[in-house]
Amino acid sequence: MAEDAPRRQPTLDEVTELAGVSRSVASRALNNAPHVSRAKREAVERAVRQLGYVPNPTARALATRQTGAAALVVSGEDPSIFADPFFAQVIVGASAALEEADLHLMLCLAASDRGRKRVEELLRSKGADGVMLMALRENDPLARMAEEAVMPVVFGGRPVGSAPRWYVDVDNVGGAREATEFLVSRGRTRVAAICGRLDTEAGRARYRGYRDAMLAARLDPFPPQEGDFTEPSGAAAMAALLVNHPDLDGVFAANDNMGAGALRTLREAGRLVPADVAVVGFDDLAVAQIADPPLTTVHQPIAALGREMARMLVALISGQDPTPLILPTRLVIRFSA
Amino acid sequence: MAEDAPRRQPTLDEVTELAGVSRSVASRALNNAPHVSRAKREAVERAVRQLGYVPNPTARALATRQTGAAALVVSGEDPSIFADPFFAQVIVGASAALEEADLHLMLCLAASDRGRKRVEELLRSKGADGVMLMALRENDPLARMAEEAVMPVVFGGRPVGSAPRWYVDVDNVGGAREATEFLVSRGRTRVAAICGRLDTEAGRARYRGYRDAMLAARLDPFPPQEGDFTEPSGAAAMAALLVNHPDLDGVFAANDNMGAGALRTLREAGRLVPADVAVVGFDDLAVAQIADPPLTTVHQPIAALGREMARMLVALISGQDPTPLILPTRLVIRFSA
DNA sequence: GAGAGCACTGGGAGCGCTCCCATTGGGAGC
DNA sequence: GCTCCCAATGGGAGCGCTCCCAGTGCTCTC
Repeated sequence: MAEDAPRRQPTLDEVTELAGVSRSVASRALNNAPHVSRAKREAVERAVRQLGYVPNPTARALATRQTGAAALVVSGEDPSIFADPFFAQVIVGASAALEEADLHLMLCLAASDRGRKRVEELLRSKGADGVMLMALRENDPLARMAEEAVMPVVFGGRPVGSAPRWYVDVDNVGGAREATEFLVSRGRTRVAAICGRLDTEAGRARYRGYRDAMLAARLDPFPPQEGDFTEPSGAAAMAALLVNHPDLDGVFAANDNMGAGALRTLREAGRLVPADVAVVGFDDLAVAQIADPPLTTVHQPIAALGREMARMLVALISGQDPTPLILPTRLVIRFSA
Repeated sequence: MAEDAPRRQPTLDEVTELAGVSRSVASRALNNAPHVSRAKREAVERAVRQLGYVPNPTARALATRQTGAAALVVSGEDPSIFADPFFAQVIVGASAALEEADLHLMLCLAASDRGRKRVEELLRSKGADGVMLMALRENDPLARMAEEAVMPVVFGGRPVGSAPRWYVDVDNVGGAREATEFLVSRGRTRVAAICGRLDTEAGRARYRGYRDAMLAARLDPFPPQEGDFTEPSGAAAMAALLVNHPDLDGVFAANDNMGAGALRTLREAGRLVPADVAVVGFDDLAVAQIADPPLTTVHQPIAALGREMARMLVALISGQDPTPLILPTRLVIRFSA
C-alpha cells in the first residue's frame, strides 16, 4: 500500500538499510574490497539479492571519473564504408579484448558532419575512457580532434603523413611487397597495381610495397590505377588497365574487393586467370574464398588488429605507456596466382 | 604558478564564475532553455569558449537519469557470427537513426558467458536508455534477461516461438515464398531448400515460405537441408542434396552465403547454373553480386531494419507506444535463376 | 494605484555512488 | 598491564550536473 509506487531501481542506501550496515561497508562489499567482516559481507549479499539491486553505472562513473566504456570511431565521408566486413572483424577482436578489461564498446560512425561533431564532443568531454580511431584520410578533421582529446587515443592504421604516438597497424608495405614478389617469382613481368584510395595510408603503403618489389626485380612499376576499395571500382580499374596495357600478365590489387572486381572484368574480357593474367589481392576476407577462381591474397590479422588496439588502449587507460605495434601479414596462395 | 596543476576539465561552476552568473542560468544557457537574458547568455557562451568547457555527460546522465546511449546486442554462441556483413548494415542504419536522436551506440557481442553476464547487468542497471536485441536463438537466455530489463527493448527479428511486444522484422515467409514461386514460374518442379539454422526464426520462416509456395503449386516440398548460414555449410548442403536428389532442378537457399556455397558445389559437380539447376538466395548482400553467376536473390532492407529498430527504440524511450513493423522484401533477378 | 502576470535570477537539494578519514576495539608484543 | 597496530566501521564530503522553487523587478490591466 505504501510501496506501490512506480518502483524505482533500488539504491545502495536501501541495501544499506536492509543489511544494517553503513554505506561504506556496503560499497566495499560490492566491490570486493577488503576491510569487511564475513558477516557483514554476507548480509550485504543477501540484501542485494532480496532487493534485486544492481549498481547504477552512471553514479559509479561520476564518482570514479571513469565511464567504463571505450569508443571505436570509424571515419569516412560515407557511412557505407563501414559495411566493409573488415570493420566487423576489427570489432570482434576489439570487443573481446575490451570485455576482458570490463569495458563497454561504443561505436561511432563519423560520416556526417553531425557525426563528426558528436565525436568531437565525445573526445573533449570525457564521454569515454579512451578512443580507437580508424580509417582516417588525408587531412581528416578527426586527426586534429584527436589531439585535443582529454583521454587516450589509439590509431588503427597510421593516418596519412604523420605517425601518432600510439597506433596498431598492419605491415602494408611488407605484405604488398611479398604479393608482388610472388607474382614475379611466377614469371610475371608486366604486373600492374590496382591501388586503393591514395588519400589513405593503407592505399599508399600498399602501392609503395608493390613499387619497391618491382624496382627490386628490375621491372617497371605501373603508375597507380586508383580504385576506392570496392568491387565495382576494382572492375573498372581492371577495364582501364586492359585498355592501356593489353599485354599485362599480372595484377596486384590492394584489397580483395577490388581483386574480385578485377577477376570479374578479366572473365568478361575472356582472359584466363591465372593462365593469362595472375591476380593477387589483399585482406583475405570471405570474398577471397568465394571469388572465382579463389583469390591468392595477403592475409592480414584483422581481428588481431582490433584486439591489439583495444589492449593498447586498456594499457594506456591504466597508466602504462605501450609501444606502437605493426602486425605481420602472410601470403595465402589459392588459385588466382 | 598557481595554476600549473594537471589541468582538470573545467566545470560548470568555473563557467559560472567567469561569466558572473548563477549555475542555474549557465545550465539553462547551455541547454538553450528559456528564461535567460541575451546578455547573460552571451556571457556564458564567451566563458564557455574561453575555458574550452564541455559538459560532462556522466554528470548530466546522473542528474537527468538518462544515459544518452542505446545498446545493440547481438547474440550468438560464437562471436564470428557477427562477422556477417549483415550486422554491419544493420549498424549503419541504426547508427544513423540514433544520431538523429542524439544517442550514442553501444555494441554488445553477447557470445561468451562473460559477455552475456555483462549484457544482463546492462539490462538491469540502467546502463543505457534502451536496447536492441538481435539474433536470438531458441531458448536464448537473452530472452529471459530482456524481460527483467529496466528499459525499453526492441527485437530485431522475432525470437523463435514468441512474438515480443516490440520488434522489427523482415517478411521472411513472404520473401521465401516469392523466391520459390519464381523458381516454379520458370518451370522448375524439383526445387530443394537449403535452409538456415532451424533454431532461428529466420531459418524457420524462410523454410515455411518455401514450403507454402511448393504446396500451393502442388509440388512436393523437400525436407529441410539444414545449413548454418555460412558459405561452406551451403556447399556441404548442396553436395548432400546432389547425392540424395540428383535430379533436382532448382534450389532455394535461405541466404546468399549458402547460395554462393551451393553455386560452388554445383560448379565443381559440373552442373550448369541456371541451365541445369536454378538457384535463388536471400539477403542480397555483396556476395550475391560477386558470385558466379551473380545470384538471383531476395533483397531485404537491412539498413532499414537497423534504422527502424532504432527509431522504434527512440519512440519507446520518449514514452510513445509504437507498433511492431514488418519490412517488405523484393526479388532481385540476376543470372542464377 | 493596486494587483496580476511574467521574464529573469540564484539558492540549494538532489541524482547514486566512491573514498578519505576519524573512530573503535581487540590481540600481539614487551 | 600498557602501548602499538591494524582490521573493521560509519560519517560525510564530494563527483558535475539538473531542476524545483522562491524571490525580484517590471509592464499591463482595470
